[in-house]
Amino acid sequence: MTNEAENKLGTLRADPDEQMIVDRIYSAVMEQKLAPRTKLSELALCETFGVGRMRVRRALLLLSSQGIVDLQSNRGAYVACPSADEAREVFVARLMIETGIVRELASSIGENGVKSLRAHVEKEDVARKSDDRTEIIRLSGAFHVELARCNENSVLTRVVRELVTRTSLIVALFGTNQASTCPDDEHASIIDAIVSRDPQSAEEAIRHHLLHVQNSLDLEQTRKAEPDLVKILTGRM
Amino acid sequence: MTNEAENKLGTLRADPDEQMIVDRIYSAVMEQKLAPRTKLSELALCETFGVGRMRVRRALLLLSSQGIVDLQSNRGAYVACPSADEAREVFVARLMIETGIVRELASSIGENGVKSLRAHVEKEDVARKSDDRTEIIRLSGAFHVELARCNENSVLTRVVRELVTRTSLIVALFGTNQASTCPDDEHASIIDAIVSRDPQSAEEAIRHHLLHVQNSLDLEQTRKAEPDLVKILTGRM
DNA sequence: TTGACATAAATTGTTAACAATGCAGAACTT
DNA sequence: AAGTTCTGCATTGTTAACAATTTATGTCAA
Repeated sequence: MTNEAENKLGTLRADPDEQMIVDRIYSAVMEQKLAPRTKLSELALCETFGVGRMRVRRALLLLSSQGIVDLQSNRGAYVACPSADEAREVFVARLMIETGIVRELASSIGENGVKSLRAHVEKEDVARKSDDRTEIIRLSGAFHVELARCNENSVLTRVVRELVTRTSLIVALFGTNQASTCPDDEHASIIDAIVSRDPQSAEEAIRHHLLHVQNSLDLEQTRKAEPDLVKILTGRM
Repeated sequence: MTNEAENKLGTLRADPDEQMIVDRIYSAVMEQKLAPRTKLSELALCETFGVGRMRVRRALLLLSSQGIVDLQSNRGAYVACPSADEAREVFVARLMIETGIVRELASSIGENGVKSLRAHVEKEDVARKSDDRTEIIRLSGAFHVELARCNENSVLTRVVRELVTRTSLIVALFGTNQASTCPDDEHASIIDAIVSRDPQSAEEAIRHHLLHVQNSLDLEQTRKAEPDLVKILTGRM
């Protein structure tokens, strides 16, 4: 029901195969199963998904247009590797857009919206108790997409989904050992602020949350990378 | 300088041909030279741009992923035709994002930013005096992209560009005879509010402006369309 | 061993032919 | 004349072969 309009631009036009490839790669990035710089060779993807090369190339083009994949001419497709500057841009954009979203929700969210958000946090709790790391990561990001979805605005939802996915890449690259996932209670706090119809505190809650995530990163230093690794290895020999 | 980072995701990966096709169609839509529902046949595009079918199809796929083009299976590509609901979504998103942008600009815009915005409005004046309708339309939309660009955030700029372009389609579909272009002085007012470092009034200025544009539309009634025309014609015979 | 160079393999980019689908017009029926 | 079916044409979708580029391998000289 809710995602009916949302899918209009996202899925209606594309063959199931193609959308499936895009979604799978999207999900894998969100769950941090696909690390930045991972090579996505056409042949491998063809075999994995059992489709022709054309479909794979179309999917990769779509992913590249969203900044998830980096298409290098004659060299192939790689999972994108955002720079520190790009990372900052993504966070600025998320702050701006998501504060707007929760402010709006504080005055307009309905029964169903609250219910789905609560259910989502519940799922996060379950995953956390089961120590299902992959699921925790996935749900942490998905929560923000869910917030956008509650606004019933497919445009905003799509933008947020893209930004959240890119954030996964950013966390994978710049995340420090600790705190790579959202602290649980913060999501609940955001919902509480929304249901109490207080735009100001809802905005504060998500701002605090996003800054918290950003501060758990190390955007100043060099990012986790193989280039350095290569240098280290060659330096050793 | 400013658009160096901006182009990273936009152009770096693509061949000049491909980007050229996308840009040209993008511009044509922005200038309202390409009406919604216009068929974009592959052959015609191949001949127009002097490229192979592959490039054309890739360009169309990219355009469709941005909601500018509607790809219909086995039927071809058409300039998108947003529904009234989509139109409302676009305006909600623009209100949210652009108010955030000008608020930010009110506290952070630099010399160069102000200069480029003033220059832009100047260009609008020139075009208006020359009665260059196409240029007026183009610059009216481009102003909002320029605002985003002043934030030096390629992510936001890209989102705004997409939304502005879709707005062109919306205006073409739902615009009433009068006032299809932004009133000149409103752009200047926005700049004034920004340079006076007043986030609140800057936000008010752009909100007023966007609502003004939206109110000049007729989102309730049926949109301008050919389906009706077809019925009329068949009814006559 | 290291480096440069040449060759071979693998991967990506492009093209062109073919298949499938949709569309328009003609012929036919009522 | 209106509606229907059928046929041919035009357009899009797909596949496979080919071309171009990069990457890996191996050889040789220093």
